[in-house]
Amino acid sequence: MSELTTNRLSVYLRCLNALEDAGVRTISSQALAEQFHLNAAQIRKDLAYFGEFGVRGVGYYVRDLEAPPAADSRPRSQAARRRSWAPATSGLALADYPGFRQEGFEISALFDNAAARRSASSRAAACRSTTSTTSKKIARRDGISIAVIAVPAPSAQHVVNLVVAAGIKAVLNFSPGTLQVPPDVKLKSVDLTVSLESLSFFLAQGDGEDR
Amino acid sequence: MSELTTNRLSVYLRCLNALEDAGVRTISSQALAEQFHLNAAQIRKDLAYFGEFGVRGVGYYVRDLEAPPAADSRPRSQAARRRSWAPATSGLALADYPGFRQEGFEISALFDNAAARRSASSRAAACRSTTSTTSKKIARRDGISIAVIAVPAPSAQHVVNLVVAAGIKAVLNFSPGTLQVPPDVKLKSVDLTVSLESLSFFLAQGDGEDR
DNA sequence: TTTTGTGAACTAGTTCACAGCT
DNA sequence: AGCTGTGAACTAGTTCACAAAA
Repeated sequence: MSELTTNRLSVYLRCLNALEDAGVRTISSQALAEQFHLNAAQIRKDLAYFGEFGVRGVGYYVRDLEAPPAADSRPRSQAARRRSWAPATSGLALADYPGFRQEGFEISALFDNAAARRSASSRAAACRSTTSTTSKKIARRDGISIAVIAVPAPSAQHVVNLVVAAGIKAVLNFSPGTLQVPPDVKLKSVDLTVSLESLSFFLAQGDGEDR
Repeated sequence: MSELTTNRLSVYLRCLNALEDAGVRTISSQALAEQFHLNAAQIRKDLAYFGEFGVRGVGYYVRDLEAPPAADSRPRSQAARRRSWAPATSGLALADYPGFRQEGFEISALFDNAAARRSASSRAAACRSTTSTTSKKIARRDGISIAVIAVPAPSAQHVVNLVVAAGIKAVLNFSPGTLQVPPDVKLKSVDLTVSLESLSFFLAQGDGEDR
């Protein structure tokens, strides 16, 4: 199952949860496709990874997501498991992003080497300095399994080395530039600058076109 | 030229700028490929969009990026143009992300409806309340062309409508959920929750595997 | 009849492999 | 020799189109 597929599934599942809260009982692949500007066949193929849990002529029963028939990879058990992984973040800016907690991720530790930023308050967690001994201890104690890196580029590699040494196997990185990790560690980088540049590029093309 | 390609180019160009500052004169596609864990042919194909500015037997002259031979789409002119688009952001958390300013993007206006957050300080800009009249005026005056949305999901669509009404044609969205924009507006969404879930998913698979 | 599930067709993206410069 | 630029081969991802189920 490709990463593109799992990303889309995350989006569908969140939407389906919202629909259930709104009292909607069934939804068709066509309706979902319009919502997400995707092809209906794409949605059906994606959802089919969970087994055949659509109903022909009707659509998908929204509540099947909560107690689905299939075995191991069913969405709810995924969601339940996910809740048990608390991420740790370095860098203050992202700690209070409301989406994390809403979706069941809780920031359970926070590290930053700049004392000035450390003293600034965060609703999520107290902020500690990054030293290998303390971070390792905290990662163990709190069952942290994902690290979120949000420090300036020059110190990012150092911080990654630290969390890897603490036994973390998954890293979400917001700092620009390349990071090296061992092959058993999953690194996912989100480069905000690249996102902005991609929009700039779109604007540049649009301005240049004759219409 | 696909968006995947432009995104990779952003990354290469930043790296090449860093290399120039470090005094490196030439670099081969092979060396870049190792840096970014990509295929060398991929890098060559990507850079070839700027015309043939590699040198066979040598590699790429790093400074050719600063004053390249080709016409309109040369990297530097792109970069120069990009600097003239100041983004506006809504939601405090991201305004002080250091990467934006470093790469020539300057947050020039900041809106948030929660008075509590508005009174909290930001290095980037004073924070104003979101009302259609003020935002339109400010967007015009400061030549803002990109909006960054970082407000909770329920108010996101409202804020997008506002910036679209103010004439913004490119939106970078960090709020979860779907947003509707008119076809002439480019919307790019970065869903941090999906990124985290994708890592969770990786961990779930890794734990389940027998080795 | 409506809508799923899915093989087949198609499209986009990547890698190979080698001719052609320097 | 070394390394780019690129057509050809390959791989991944998407959409079509239709049989089968409710």
